Amino acid sequence: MNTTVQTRDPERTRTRLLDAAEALFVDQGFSAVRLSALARSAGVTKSLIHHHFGSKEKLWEAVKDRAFERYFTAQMAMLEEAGEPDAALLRSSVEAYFHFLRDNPGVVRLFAWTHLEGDDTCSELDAKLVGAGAEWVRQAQQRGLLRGDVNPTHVIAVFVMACTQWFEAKPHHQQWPGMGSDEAFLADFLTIFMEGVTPRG
Amino acid sequence: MNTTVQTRDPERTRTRLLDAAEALFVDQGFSAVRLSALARSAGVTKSLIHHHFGSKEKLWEAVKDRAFERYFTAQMAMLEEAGEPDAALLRSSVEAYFHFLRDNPGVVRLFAWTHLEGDDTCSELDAKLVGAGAEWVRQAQQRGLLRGDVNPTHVIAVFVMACTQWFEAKPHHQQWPGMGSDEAFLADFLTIFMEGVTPRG
DNA sequence: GTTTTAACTGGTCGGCCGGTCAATTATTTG
DNA sequence: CAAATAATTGACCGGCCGACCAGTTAAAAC
Repeated sequence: MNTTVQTRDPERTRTRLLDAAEALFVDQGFSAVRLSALARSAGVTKSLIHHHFGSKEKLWEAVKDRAFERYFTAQMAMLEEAGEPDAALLRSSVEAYFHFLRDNPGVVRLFAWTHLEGDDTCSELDAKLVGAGAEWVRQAQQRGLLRGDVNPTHVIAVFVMACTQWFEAKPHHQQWPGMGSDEAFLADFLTIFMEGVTPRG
Repeated sequence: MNTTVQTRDPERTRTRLLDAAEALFVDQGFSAVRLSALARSAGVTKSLIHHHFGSKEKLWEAVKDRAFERYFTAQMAMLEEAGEPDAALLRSSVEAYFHFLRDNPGVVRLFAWTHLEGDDTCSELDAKLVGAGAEWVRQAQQRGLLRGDVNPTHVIAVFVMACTQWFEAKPHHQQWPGMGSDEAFLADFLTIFMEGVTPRG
């Protein structure tokens, strides 16, 4: 147990830097962030950034790695909690995904910056999630609980993309005439989506 | 007709600058673009950028204005070509929108950078399009051609967001396991979407 | 043809950017 | 305890960034 007041705490410094950097990168993107501003925001000197991370680029990688790791872990946990595939569970999975993004706006923006930069290293993590989700849909299709004439990966893609885009450009979309709240949009999306993936009775 | 070889052509210079700037901004976003690189790419001196546009910021605005104007005009033309609202026309509108984005990848990225920057000036243009589209959906609902228990604006939003996100992060999504081509995804999306917005027979 | 306008050039500038380094000192190692 | 390690500091650097400006000249206005 470490109860002594430390005058030096490299782990804490690293975390403070990662936290401050994530906030700035989420807000402004990689190239608009100035290391001087980051140092000020994190309450450390600029040299410490290079001491702990080597360069601005490597810091950016570290921030992305940590954030996407968190995302991946949370999603995997949600997937493993899910039980037998059926339509009701698909609905609640979409709801859970939507609410996760609502509660983690940073990761949505981080994904967006990353994609625009052409960095698709995170697709490897995503591939596992999407693969597992698609397999889940496939099982439901074979049991006749979801319509079988659509690519399971596309089923996942449709709701992931709709949710992602909703939060990625939320300030923009909310100025559209007639646009409702988060929950109102989710409800209508679910109405359309679930009706679309359910087999005709 | 102007057939003389001009040693000066301000209009042409402006256009060359706007074209080159759009290409760079689309690719790298605002802050990563260097005016020196732009000048080189456009084949003009750096001073001319300031002469014609005043500052990097104002040039960025000019690029966005021109691109969004083109987008707006093209979309308005598509809307006005549309005839009486019904389900078949909604389907072909979604197809047309999807193919427009496929053929204009630049505008998708420009929208994305713009939204991430928190600039929502383009929502004013968008508002007209969305308003017209939603009104169109509302009419179809009243005639019983589309299900009436969903917000018309949300119907527009769902397909716009799905199409936008598909192209915005295309290199990323295409690495997902089982993901199909543009057309395969569009077909499955339409299957789900149209089934979802069509009233139960 | 003369004047006015403005397109265009080359040189320059202050500032800040990411990055480096030597020196200091708290912590760990042995 | 001494020695090695590494966290931290502040001063510093070359380079480039966006911007500016005085001067030149083609084109437009009259």
